[in-house]
Amino acid sequence: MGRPAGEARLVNSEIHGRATAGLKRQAKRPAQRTRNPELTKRDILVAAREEFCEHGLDGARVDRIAKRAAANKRLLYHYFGNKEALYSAVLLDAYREIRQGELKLHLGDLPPVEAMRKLVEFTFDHFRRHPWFIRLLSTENILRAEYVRRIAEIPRMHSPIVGLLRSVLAAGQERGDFRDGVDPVHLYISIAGLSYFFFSNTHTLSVIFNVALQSKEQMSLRRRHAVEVILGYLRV
Amino acid sequence: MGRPAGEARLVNSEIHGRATAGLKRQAKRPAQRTRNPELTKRDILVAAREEFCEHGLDGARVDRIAKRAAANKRLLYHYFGNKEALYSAVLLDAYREIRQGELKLHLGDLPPVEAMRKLVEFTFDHFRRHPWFIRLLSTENILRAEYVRRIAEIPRMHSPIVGLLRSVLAAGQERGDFRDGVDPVHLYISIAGLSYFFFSNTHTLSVIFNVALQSKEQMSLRRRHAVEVILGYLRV
DNA sequence: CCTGCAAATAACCAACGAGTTACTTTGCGG
DNA sequence: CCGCAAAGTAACTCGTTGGTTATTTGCAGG
Repeated sequence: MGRPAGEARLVNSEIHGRATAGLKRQAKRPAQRTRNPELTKRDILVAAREEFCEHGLDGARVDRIAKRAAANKRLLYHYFGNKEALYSAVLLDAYREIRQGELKLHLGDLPPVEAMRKLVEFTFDHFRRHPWFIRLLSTENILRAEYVRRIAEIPRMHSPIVGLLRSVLAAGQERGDFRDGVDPVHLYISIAGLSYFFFSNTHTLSVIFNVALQSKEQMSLRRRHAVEVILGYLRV
Repeated sequence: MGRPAGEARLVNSEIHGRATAGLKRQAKRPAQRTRNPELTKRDILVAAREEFCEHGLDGARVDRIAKRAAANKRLLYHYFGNKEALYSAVLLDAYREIRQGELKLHLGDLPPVEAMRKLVEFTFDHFRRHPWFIRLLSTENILRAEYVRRIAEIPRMHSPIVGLLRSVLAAGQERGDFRDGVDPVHLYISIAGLSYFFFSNTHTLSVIFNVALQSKEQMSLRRRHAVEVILGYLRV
């Protein structure tokens, strides 16, 4: 595929390995950064997230992750075991971070219509702010959720949003603002899908429609549209 | 990653290469299938589609494609040049096939509300019938549409659906059935997104919500819901 | 019937990339 | 201040994997 890799080794031995000419396994140590296991581990995880989001599981290169993290490849194996385990760690960490953000929402005090509007806008903004999460989800779905399914914690981390949604929906129906017979899970899938598809497929959609969907105008147009679709659907 | 490959060679030389023991480059020809360049090319393209949809660009294996197509790897390079060019050919062919299906829709005679319902249902059914297309789009979007952008034909293949949508929308507004000020491109993105997200992310969503979204019941529930959302939004 | 080109094939190869080996160096508890 | 476990490093290995080389074979047209 012509992607460069394995340069680091050559360059390094060029710089540091001069005396090693005929010798084998003689580690001449250059200045190494002061020890900090927690930070190193974090650096590797962050670098791995970037790499997996950009290239998917198979496209990601372990050497590149190590380089991005400015850490040695061996440490990566030391802390995470192997590439797949590292990918799993990235997934778990990603879900944790995303759920964290969702918890900050409290819609209890708002009137139902406003709460619903805020929820749709929050979902849109959330995806816009975390484009890497969309890429990670796409990757994982191409893999048929093979890894999320194996991570015991993730199924237990139900999104708090569905619960929120259910109560907002009930309040709105009570007051006669919202229609009856709405399945909260499918409503959530719709709210998410309306924004997700826009972001996940921006690139192909922009080419097909010949519109720059990444532009500020299209972004705010989309945001407004998503709110209108959901509120238009829900109103009696 | 522990995925098997390169077996074909071993097996073949086991079966056919008996006499080749010490010899080099002695092509003993086994019964080769009667010549049929067009069919062979087609077989390779179909096999490549399957492989790319299942594993993405980087995950796909050229040897596996050749094996699936029951063709020699060299032919694959003969007809398509290299892996990336083959991927591009798959993309182009996929768009052609998908557009073909869309052309069969003629909604002109139906009243606008019914036409719109049919359009939403068609989109849903279309995605359900062509799950490989969703996977291919996901892959291509992770690659930031790098390849579709380079294929000159694809930007020219605007979906006929947006045109259809525009006229149905106009007719509905004329009759007072639909609201005004609807952007047809964003409406299309919504119609597509409502179904696409459901299919593209079935696997992770099923795990998170602990529901079997692939089941018949959930499928028809989703289909009905998508129609209701769009018609609910459009009605005045 | 022969001849030359395209279709088809098996064996080969170099690069790549995940994972290892074999060390050196810190820094902390005793 | 010592020893030792953990942090860190460079260099190596070997199966995989795109891509090639060297051939043979079928068949259309002279």
